[in-house]
Amino acid sequence: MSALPIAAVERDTGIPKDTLRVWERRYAFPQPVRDDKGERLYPAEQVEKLRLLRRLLDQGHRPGNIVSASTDALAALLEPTSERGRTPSDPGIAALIELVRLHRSAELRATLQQHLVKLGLQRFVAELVAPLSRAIGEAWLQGEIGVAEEHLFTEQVQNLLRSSINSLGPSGRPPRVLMTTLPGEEHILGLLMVEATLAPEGVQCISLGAQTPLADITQAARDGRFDIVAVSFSAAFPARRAFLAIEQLRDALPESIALWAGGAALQGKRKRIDKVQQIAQLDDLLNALAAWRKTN
Amino acid sequence: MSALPIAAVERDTGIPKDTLRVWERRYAFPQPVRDDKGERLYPAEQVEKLRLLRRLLDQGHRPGNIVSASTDALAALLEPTSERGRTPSDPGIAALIELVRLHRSAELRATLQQHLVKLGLQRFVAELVAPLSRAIGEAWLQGEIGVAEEHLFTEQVQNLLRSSINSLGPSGRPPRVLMTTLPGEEHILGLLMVEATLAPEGVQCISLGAQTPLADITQAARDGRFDIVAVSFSAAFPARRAFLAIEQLRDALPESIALWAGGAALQGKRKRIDKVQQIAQLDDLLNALAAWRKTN
DNA sequence: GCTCATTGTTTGTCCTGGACAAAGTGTTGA
DNA sequence: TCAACACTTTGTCCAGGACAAACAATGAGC
Repeated sequence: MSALPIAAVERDTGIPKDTLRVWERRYAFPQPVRDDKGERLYPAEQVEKLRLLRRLLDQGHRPGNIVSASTDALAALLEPTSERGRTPSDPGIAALIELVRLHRSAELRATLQQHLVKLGLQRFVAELVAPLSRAIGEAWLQGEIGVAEEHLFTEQVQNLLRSSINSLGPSGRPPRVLMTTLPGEEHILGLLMVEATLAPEGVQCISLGAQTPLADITQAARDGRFDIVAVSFSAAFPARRAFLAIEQLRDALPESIALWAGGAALQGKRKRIDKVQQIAQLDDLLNALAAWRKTN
Repeated sequence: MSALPIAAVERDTGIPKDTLRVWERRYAFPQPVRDDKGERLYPAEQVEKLRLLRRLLDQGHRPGNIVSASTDALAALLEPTSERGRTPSDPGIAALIELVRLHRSAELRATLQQHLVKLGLQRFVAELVAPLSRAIGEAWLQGEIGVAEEHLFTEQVQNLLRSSINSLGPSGRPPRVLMTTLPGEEHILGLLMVEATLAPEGVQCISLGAQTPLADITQAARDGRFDIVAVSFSAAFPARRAFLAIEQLRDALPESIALWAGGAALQGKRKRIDKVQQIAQLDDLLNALAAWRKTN
């Protein structure tokens, strides 16, 4: 079986090199082989267990309790939560997840399209895409679906949303909104959901996609005379870093440009930041928009 | 002015922490301030210079010669190449770059759309998007446009391509192609160009988007009964890592599934890999497709 | 019983300084 | 002009120590 060097393990599992080494020192796991240069080589099974560990950490477990446990014990930890925390989801959503799981991309696309036509863009996002994304995220945590399935889902939804938004055509009304995610956040579904909610209201949305450095955001916001900068954070993004980055961005932006921030990473944290509009749910977006239009 | 900790600099510049420290040791640059814990804090000007350095490294310069040079000297290094290597580009392309530079997103979108309708999807990609992407990449290296502008461009093109591909509707003919990029490669325009070229030929393209781990690709390729796995590499991806990863992927895939690899990172490198179809240009794609259909 | 402040433990990230192979450069000989 | 060789540069890895922030446990007061 193949074994990976430490840099590859970092890329594959998302666990930083420093952390991998310190776990080895403290918990005696992982225990990579060494090559002739004395460098770590992680066997495939250990990488697999590391991925499992990362899922458990995202669920709120702590390293000290789980890193040195056996793979079987870890697998057992996944089950109980899956019964306790399982959202009794809509049958429509369960059916869609099943399509994702089975790689039935053609049917998935058709079914989503159907819902889109039936509900209209805004309700499609609020009532279907949002809960479905959450459910997919949970299913990934539970190990019920893999990375490939999650990617497949994201791509299909992205295609639909982008097509719909694109077909709305350009708008001339204010506000002008600049949308992006910050460095380290690569998930853009949240951004697209925001755009799909705002664009039908005649808002001019310009997206920069994922991971724009702070300096470039502020520069672009000034140059493009934007009224609002909107950033989004997925559940995978550490809340602490999110608040830090938002504060930095707020400081760097001129006061005249509003900053809107939302996404799962900020949910449930009571912390508020001065002069930042926090968006807890998609509904808040339309309220915030109405408020902006009233005062401008 | 604000100063960034080492992790933020790594994210913003793409230069690994280890490299930042070793440059400081060897070339006396950067020279970050220390906070009260003794940790590095990089002033904004130094981060700016680091970004400039990265552009120069991508152009082929070597650290020893440039890291300790003054910012002015570095800026001077950019100019000469810009005259020497400047592609005498199509006036249409130059006009589009200008729109990107000026953030005229509405006009950019309209102009692209115009070209798309005029040329048709496949020629639009081959004759406009491909050279334009190259030109944008070069303009970024020269510092003529920033990260935000590049992102803006990518988003607009993505919207158009995804809409067009989406409107083609599903196809039932073989081959089935699984497309993605490997971990570390986040640019997906190349992938979309491939899809836009193949889809009109009735090929069933399923994209997983960016950065799918190797294990998940092979798993998905088997589960979905794909005939071909296609991966793409941007110019920013180090060629060496690309070849390494391709070999690994080839080994992990069953022989019955073909592997196609292409993109700027592989251009000009004579190296060939056994049992891998290398795609140098978009034209090759259609040849490779014809060849596949002939023998299957 | 519950809330809030305080103390102790866990954990990720940063530090220094050393090592080494792979990639790049220059030189020599055919 | 090309190939083989030695020399230099450069990124990445290693060990082992340190520390603050996040978290858990404890106790006091109501």
